[in-house]
Order: sequence, then C-alpha cells, then structure tokens
Amino acid sequence: MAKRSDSHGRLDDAARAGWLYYVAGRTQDEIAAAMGISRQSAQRLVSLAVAERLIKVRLDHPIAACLELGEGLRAKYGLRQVEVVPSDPAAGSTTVGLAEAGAAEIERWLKRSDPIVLAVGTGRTLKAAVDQLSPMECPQHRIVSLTGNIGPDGSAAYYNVIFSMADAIKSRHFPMPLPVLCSSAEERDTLHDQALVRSTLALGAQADVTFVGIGELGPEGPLCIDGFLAKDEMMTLVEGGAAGEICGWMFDHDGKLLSGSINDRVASVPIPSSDASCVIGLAQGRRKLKAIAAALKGRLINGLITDEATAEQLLRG
Amino acid sequence: MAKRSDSHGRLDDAARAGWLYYVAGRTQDEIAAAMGISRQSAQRLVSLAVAERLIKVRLDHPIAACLELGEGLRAKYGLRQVEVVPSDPAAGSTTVGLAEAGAAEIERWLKRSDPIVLAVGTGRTLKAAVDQLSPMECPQHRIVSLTGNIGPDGSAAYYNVIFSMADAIKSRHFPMPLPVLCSSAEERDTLHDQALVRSTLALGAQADVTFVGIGELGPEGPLCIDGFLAKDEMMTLVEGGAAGEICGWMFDHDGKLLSGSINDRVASVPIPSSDASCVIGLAQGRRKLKAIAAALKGRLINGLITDEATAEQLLRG
DNA sequence: TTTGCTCATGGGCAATTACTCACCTTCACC
DNA sequence: GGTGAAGGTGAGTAATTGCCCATGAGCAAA
Repeated sequence: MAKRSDSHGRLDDAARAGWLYYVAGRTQDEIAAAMGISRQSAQRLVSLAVAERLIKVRLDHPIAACLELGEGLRAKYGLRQVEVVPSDPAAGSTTVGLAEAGAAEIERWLKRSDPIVLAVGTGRTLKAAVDQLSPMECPQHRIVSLTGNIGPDGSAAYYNVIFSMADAIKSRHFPMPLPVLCSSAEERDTLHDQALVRSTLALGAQADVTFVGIGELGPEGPLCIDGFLAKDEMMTLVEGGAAGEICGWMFDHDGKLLSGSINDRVASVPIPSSDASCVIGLAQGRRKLKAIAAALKGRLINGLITDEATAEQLLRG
Repeated sequence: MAKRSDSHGRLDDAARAGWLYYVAGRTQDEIAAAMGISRQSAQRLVSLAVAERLIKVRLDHPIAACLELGEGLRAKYGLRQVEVVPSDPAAGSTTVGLAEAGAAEIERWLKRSDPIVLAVGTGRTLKAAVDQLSPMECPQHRIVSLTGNIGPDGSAAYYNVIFSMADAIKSRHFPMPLPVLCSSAEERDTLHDQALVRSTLALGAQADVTFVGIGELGPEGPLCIDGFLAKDEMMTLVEGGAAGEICGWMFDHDGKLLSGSINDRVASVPIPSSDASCVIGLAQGRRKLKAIAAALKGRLINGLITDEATAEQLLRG
C-alpha cells in the first residue's frame, strides 16, 4: 500500500486534499475521514498543496490589481504603508480617489485612542484629502504643520492644510507662523529661534506620522505656480539636478536633500526621519513620477498613497 | 466616515480583506489592524468575499478535473462515494488506474479497526482492483462473495474475486459454493435453502460495504464471453429492455431489476440495499455507459469508481 | 548486522477562525 | 417624531487549524 501511495505521488494526494479544502470547502477533519488518514496528515497535505503552488487564488475585483501593485511597491522600496487606488473611475465601482484614500488613512490614525503627533505638509493633493475628512473629536492627538502658512506676498498660503484640518478635526493644532521661504538663511535661523517656533519645530520632529505632498519641479510645478520661485530660479535648480520637493525641501534624483541652493532658505520643519516614524506621501500623475521615484529611492518617505497608473510606472522604472 | 465607507462599497473592503487573507497570507488580526477595524469585522469581510465569489480558487493539477466530475456525479445521482481517475495516463503524473483506485478504496475500508462485513461481486474490473491489494491483516472483518464461484461448465469461475482477495487479505472469507446461474428457479431455491448457503446469504445481506462490477449486455458482454448465456438468450434480454447486470442481476434502463427472465435463475446474493449500506460500482468505458447510467438511475449503487471520460459522458447524458 | 539519517506520523497544545447572541445605528415608513 | 426591519458591531465561545515534538519505519553506508 505504501508503495502504491508513493508511486501515485504525494502531490496527487496533496492536490486532492487541497481541492477538498479550498474548492469543496470541507474541514480538514472531513478530508481526513474521506481519505482515510489522520487529521494532521490532511493538514500537511493541504499545506503542501499551498507550498507547491498547486492552489491558485485569484481575486475577481478591480481592486485586486491595485493591491498587487501596492505589494510590489512595498517590496521594492521597503515601504511600511502603501495604498494604490484605481486610476479609471469607469473601470469599476471602486472609484476611490486619492483624496478619499488619503482621508481614510488619516482617519485611521486619528481613530487611535493613544495620543499621537500627526504632522502635515502642504500641497493640492494633501489639501484635497484633508477636505474629505469627516468631523472627529480627537482631543488626545496633536496636529502640527511642517510648513509655514504665509505666502510669498504675505497673504495666507492657500495650500497650507492645517486650518482645513482644524475645521474637521477637534484637536490641538500647531501651525507654523512663518513664511514658506525666507529671503535668506540668516532670516530663517532668526525666525526659527523664536520660542513659539522652536516648540513647534520640536513637536514636528517627534511626529508619529507625517502626511506630505510631493511636488514636481519645472515651470509648471507648484512652487512656480504659487509664486514661491521664479521660473529662472527653478530652471537653475532643475539643471543642478533637483528632482522634486517635499515641504519645499529640494532633493535630487537619488532622493538626497540638496545642500545649499534654496534649501538654506526653506523655513519648513525638517521632514521627520522615516526610520523612526511613518512618513506618508500622497502623489499621483505622470508629471510627478520622477519626484516620487526619487523620494522613494532616498527613503524620504516610507509610505505612499498613489493611483494605479503611477504605481505601474514606478514599478516599471 | 461612515458615509464614505458606504459609498466605496462594502464589497471593496471585502475584496481588500480577502486579498490580504488569501493572496498576501495575513491573519485576520493583521488585516483588522491594517484596515483599522475589529478582528470580527475583518472576519466578516473575508467570509463576505468568499460568499460573493470574489475569491476564485483554482487547482493546478490534472486531478482537479476529476474531482470536479466526481462532485458533479455525486450531486446528480446522490452518491455517497465517488472516485474519478484520469483517463489519459500521458496527461500527467497521476496515472492512477481504475484498479489502483478501487484497491485504495477497499483498503480504506479494511483499515478500519471496527469490524465490518465487506461484500464483493464479480467481474474483470473488480478482479484487477483486488489484484492490486497490498497484504493486510484484518482479523476483525468478514469478507463475503455475492456470487457463486462455479462456472457454467462446472469449473471455478475465474472472475470470482474472493479467492484473489484471500491471497492478500488475512481475514475470514465466505465464498458462495454455488454456480452463478442455476438451471431453474426451483434449483436456485433448493440450493439457497442449504444451511451453509443460508448463513452466507444472511451475511451478504448485512454487508456494510459492497464492491461490484457492472456488466454490459450484448454478445460481447461478459456473460456471453464467459459462456453463462448464449447469444440468442442475450439478444432476447436486450430486446426485452435489459440494460446491464450486476452479479448477474439484470436491470432495465431505469435500473429496475427485471422480474422473471433469467433473474429467477441467478444464484447470487441479492445486491445489498443502497439505502442502508455503501454499494460501490467499479466500471469504465463507453460500452458500459448505458449499464452504469441505468444502475445509477435506479440507485442500485450509491458509490462509483470510474474514469474521466466515462464520468464526462455520464454527466452529459 | 549495526549505525545514522531522513521523513512521515500522531499526540498535544496554542493560535486562529467561525459562529451565536445581544445591542446599536440607519433608514424607510407611518 | 415614533417605529420596526435590516444590517452592522463587539463579546464570548466553540470549532478549526498550525506547529512542535517524540516516535518509528525505511534505507543507505559502515
């Protein structure tokens, strides 16, 4: 008998057990009884079928591709948190936009009962996400802005998101009463030395989780559009190897922060270390591709929320 | 938040949970943590994904088709036990023949520690199966033959299998010291009235499991080949609506035993009732198709061991 | 024949999963 | 604004599953 079982191959039995378990939905006890073996042996056959890749599981849902892409990105860049949303709303019922996905992730953090420090950057994408937040009561948390809220002309910077966030989330908020960009490194240092600013800077440094937008450079990038940088300054930066920016901090194609250049004048809190905390970027679109890839490569962020098409391109590159 | 979750659809969440569970191999606890929900909710989403057929499981093994066919036969004929073996040995490594599969099933019963009565019919297929049995010690069981072992010319009927079985299985065996076919109903009744035969008949009636071959009729059928019936007798039977035989018992296309005809002269033990016990037929091949279908239809058997091609045809018809 | 190795097996136990039961929210209808 | 059905939630609990270990069979080398 043993001889015959062997010649038929253990894999055949594994296939049979796997079929009974996964397709027919029997329990391992039933399989054991049907095959005349012990429950443990049935369990071994089932796990053998899985280990030998006899069992193929497929998910019939548009979101499946997104999850695959997310897993790919997680593996490729060592990310802690990935969310890929479907690109084409018409493709299925899952028209979760980037903004909604970002809001969901923010809410996931805010729902925690233990107090956390949540830091936010700036940008249109992030603003859209924050606008999707549902009202919540979160007295235990603190929310801090990484970027100044004064625009280049002295008015409020529209895409500073912390005030939008304050509308929805009842929590302690800490804006940065600074411009985004100072006129000089000295001015930046002076401003940062104010007591109020120093405490906010310290708070930002200890953020448990940070949500940031990722800005592309070039004359159509947000820094130019919003008037923070003139086009010729921008072109100089790009020619100098800049690939993108987060909270105004410029980085090259390897995700290394540029030394000198305008980074000396950026008033933003330094981007929290992605070794110690979660730094989640929200970005999507072909134009941002190089910036996102660089930020991932340099581990400036360890979490990403993007869309399907962008995820594909990131994995391809 | 609730609103957004709803608009995204519960199915999306179910798909995500199902993917994480089945594809990514996470536990439900991990899924719950990742999705920010309770473990119970994660469990519900996973089972929802299964219930909604979002999760498709496929078995990459030649045996998968056989199992599908077996399930189909089980459903169609209300069978207790089905085994379908691959038809084409070249198709894969699983060249389990009918004989080996039958032997495996017999051994499965004999391996039981509680005492059982196992009855066997006759036929080439069954003989081949019994010849595949490995030696076993089964003092607790009793094995009884349903058919006589004396051929039409007085010699031992070759395809009576109980002696082959006795070679491999150490157990108490009860052959039937009778011809297969008597010359008249009266002779049959007289023979059956012998004390020794009566006890064997009684034993056969209480069989826990019965293995039988299924014979097709016609001039090429085993009854003619082995000389039990002349060709003209056979033709008369076929024209009278006979579709097949089990242990010599003739039945029509609905699986009803024919009254009169040669059934009056059959010396075999009546086929045990398939209501109370397992009656497993071994048969395969296009020529036997009508006989098998009739036996199944009439519930003469409630178990079947056959091959892939035959199973397909049975399901088609 | 003995020794040492590999591997399948079943028992036992901890982790994981499925199910049931109240309770709660939502929504449609009155 | 009340009211009941539908469906979701968490707690508790039973069932199921995964894994470790000791055991013994089979087999090749010494």
